[in-house]
Amino acid sequence: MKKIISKSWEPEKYEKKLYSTWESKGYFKPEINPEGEPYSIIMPPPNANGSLHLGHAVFVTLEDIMTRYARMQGKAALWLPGADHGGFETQIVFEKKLEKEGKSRFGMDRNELYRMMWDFSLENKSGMEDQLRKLGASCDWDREKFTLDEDIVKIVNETFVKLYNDGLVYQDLRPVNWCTKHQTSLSDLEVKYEEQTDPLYFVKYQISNIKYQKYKSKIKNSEYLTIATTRPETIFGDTAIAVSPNDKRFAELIGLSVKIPLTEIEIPVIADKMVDPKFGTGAVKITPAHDPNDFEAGKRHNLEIKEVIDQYGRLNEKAEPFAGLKIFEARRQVVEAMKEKGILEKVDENYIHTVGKCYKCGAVIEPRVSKQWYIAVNKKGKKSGKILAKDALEAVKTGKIKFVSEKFEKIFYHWLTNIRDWNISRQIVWGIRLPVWYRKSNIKDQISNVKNADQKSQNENTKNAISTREVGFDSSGVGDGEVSEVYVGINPPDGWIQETDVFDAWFSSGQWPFAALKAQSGLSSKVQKSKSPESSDDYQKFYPTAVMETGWDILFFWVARMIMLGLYETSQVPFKTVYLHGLVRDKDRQKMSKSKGNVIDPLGVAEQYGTDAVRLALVFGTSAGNDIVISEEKIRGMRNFTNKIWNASRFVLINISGGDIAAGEVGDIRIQNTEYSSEYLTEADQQVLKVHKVIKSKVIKYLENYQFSQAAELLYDFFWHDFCDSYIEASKQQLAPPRESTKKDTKVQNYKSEIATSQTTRHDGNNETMRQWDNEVSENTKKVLIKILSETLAMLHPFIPFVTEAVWQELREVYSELKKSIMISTWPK
RNA sequence: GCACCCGUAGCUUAGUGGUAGAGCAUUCGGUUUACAUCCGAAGGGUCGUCCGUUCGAGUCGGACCGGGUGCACCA
Repeated sequence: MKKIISKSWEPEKYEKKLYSTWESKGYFKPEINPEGEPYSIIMPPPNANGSLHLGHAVFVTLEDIMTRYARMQGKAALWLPGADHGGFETQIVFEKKLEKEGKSRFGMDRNELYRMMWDFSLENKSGMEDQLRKLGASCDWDREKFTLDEDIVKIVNETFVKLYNDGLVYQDLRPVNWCTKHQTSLSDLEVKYEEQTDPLYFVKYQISNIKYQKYKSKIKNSEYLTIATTRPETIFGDTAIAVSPNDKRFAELIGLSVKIPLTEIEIPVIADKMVDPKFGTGAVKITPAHDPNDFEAGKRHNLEIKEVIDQYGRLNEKAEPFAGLKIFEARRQVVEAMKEKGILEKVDENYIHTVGKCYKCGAVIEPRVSKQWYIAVNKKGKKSGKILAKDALEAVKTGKIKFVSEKFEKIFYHWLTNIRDWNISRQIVWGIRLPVWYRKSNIKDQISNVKNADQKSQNENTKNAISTREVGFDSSGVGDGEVSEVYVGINPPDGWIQETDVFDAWFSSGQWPFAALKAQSGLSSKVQKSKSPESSDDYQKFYPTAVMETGWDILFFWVARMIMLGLYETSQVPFKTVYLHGLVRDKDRQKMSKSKGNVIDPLGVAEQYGTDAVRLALVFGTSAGNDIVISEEKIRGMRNFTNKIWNASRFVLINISGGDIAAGEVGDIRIQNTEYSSEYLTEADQQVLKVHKVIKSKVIKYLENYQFSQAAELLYDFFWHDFCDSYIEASKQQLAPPRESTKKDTKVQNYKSEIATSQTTRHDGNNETMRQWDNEVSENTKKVLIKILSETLAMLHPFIPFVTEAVWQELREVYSELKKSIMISTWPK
């Protein structure tokens, strides 16, 4: 009986079924190769706050290729899936969702809000798991972890406590990047600087000391000292005017005082090296509470930190009569008032400078002095002797960690050598609360303070505030309530109250490789995973992991932190290789964004063209570190290839089954002759075998070097052109049964005698010999077809798992020697 | 300002010392017999410019031109 399969590849009929078979048979588990060398990849846990986009599809494809390849090489391959709570990002998504539903977070307490976000995240998490399955991810679901799992949280807290006891965690009052929309501090990485044009105001400060007469003789119009500023609304917070110590123009003024316009408060004129005499007027106002440089200058000169802008980005009572106004409106009104009083000397409307903005909402970052928790990255641990940044740098320099592509090593060095301490506390609800505790008696007052502030903002219908600092420190920053007793540890003394700030989510995901594995091992947790008892020594077995594969855009956010925290906690590198992929762009090289309307939904196109087509489109023509250009046309092209595979297989199936070969006998097909010099192998046979052999070694070389695109393109080209266009075409003649020459068969017979002529020693014109030769050629052709097809399918499997498995299963029905799944078959050598 | 990357066919891009490759697009031809989600063929590149190293350079070095990115920052 001839085996005939449908005329085209219909992914929707197979994908789901195949995936659940793989999963239920345990093929995703490293235990499928119990004796194999351990190989592990920890999945970058997607934020559980939405659905997967093409960027996720990229990591799924690449990591799945690596995992499937390792597995087929007989390694105990573990790809450990996970999800991240996403901290700040998730809270933003959730806030938007609330807004859409016409709800407000006000009136909700912290616990209620947290619970809602928990449900929201779990729902998204389970949706994303389904999507990962749809994309063919061969990860071990029994080992899945979430960054808020009890055992993970415990590990994260323990690391914090260890850092604290080692002197590498500290709390400090200093200017932070404050987003007035989201009401939280941000790390330096979360601030994006943008160039913009703003007016530069030249403001006159009246010189109040009598000695100015002397000065007057030198400069015209000298009752005033003029400064240049972009932020006139902060003058209420001025505590000095600074000039350069080397600037002769102002030498006489140092030590005198000037009056702040509008308030008439006197402030000193000081000399500080930070001032560039060539900029503006050579004199600058110092506002320590609202500018990081001024804060430093203030420290040098013991100046008061006078805060005039609150957490909501409004002027406070110190700026009467402008109190309550938002920064922009305040600036407008202050400038008006200055104009009226004639103290605005001039305005340069075309001043270009860079402004820090919240990377998420684009709101201008307001530097505010606030108490936050920091990790010291350049300091030596007093117990461990470790230095976070330096040790990380060393690991890369000594080659313990390699980057693909290498160019990232330079970028990594540059960043790490300039790194500053990391602010890890966030004033949001969604995250892991710091294991920091305060004694109750000290914070009562503060609780009421903050409640009042919240009440106020609620009344004024301020949309974007979630104040979470119910305890610990009030949100006004400066003048934070004195908390005399602080305890950092997992188990607090009785009656103490926990800090409400939560960790920057990168602090927990920065521990992900060892945390996710240790949590499996139960090394740090009472919670033993009953699901996978065989994994009790996962950390021992799989750490350090083989590869960390992720996007280069989170090299600093995540990869650098994993290296630092991994080395700190485990004294080993968390991974030996870092493979960084690029950003996904459309065919015009544009970033994909909803507003541009050029977003391709990976699940949508997978539905339409098949998952395999999408995966292949994501590796074809791409390389590590470079952007990934994809278009629907490209996906369509790859769909054509999967269909080509299906149809070539259809041809092979039709020809190796049925006819004069019974299905049972096909099981014996084996290519014995490795040198391809059999007397019954035609030139076409030998040619394709020869090329195929070269392809096999090249593909291995490419995969070992993370050149996935190279491997895929080589296989694509070989399969389509060498195998289909050349060999299958030739095989049509070779498979034809020997028969009398007819008009119809002239072509075939001519071809045959052509081949036969090339095998002159075997061809003596005798019909019997000819028939014998024909049979042998035909038999060998079938063997060659099966060998080439099955081995090429195996090599293509990591890239396009579904169509290769579907065909494999069909092939198995006529050629029973194949392993029961291509997934667990042996890599062709 | 400091640093990094890129410039190859109309478009998107592989290729890192040995006679320029692919996909898409274009043009022409074919195709009842695995596949029109197909087959065959063609056109199209002085590999940004210049100089150098080398028997030999898209590939290594230098300068320049053009495009992009990261980090830091001046009121």
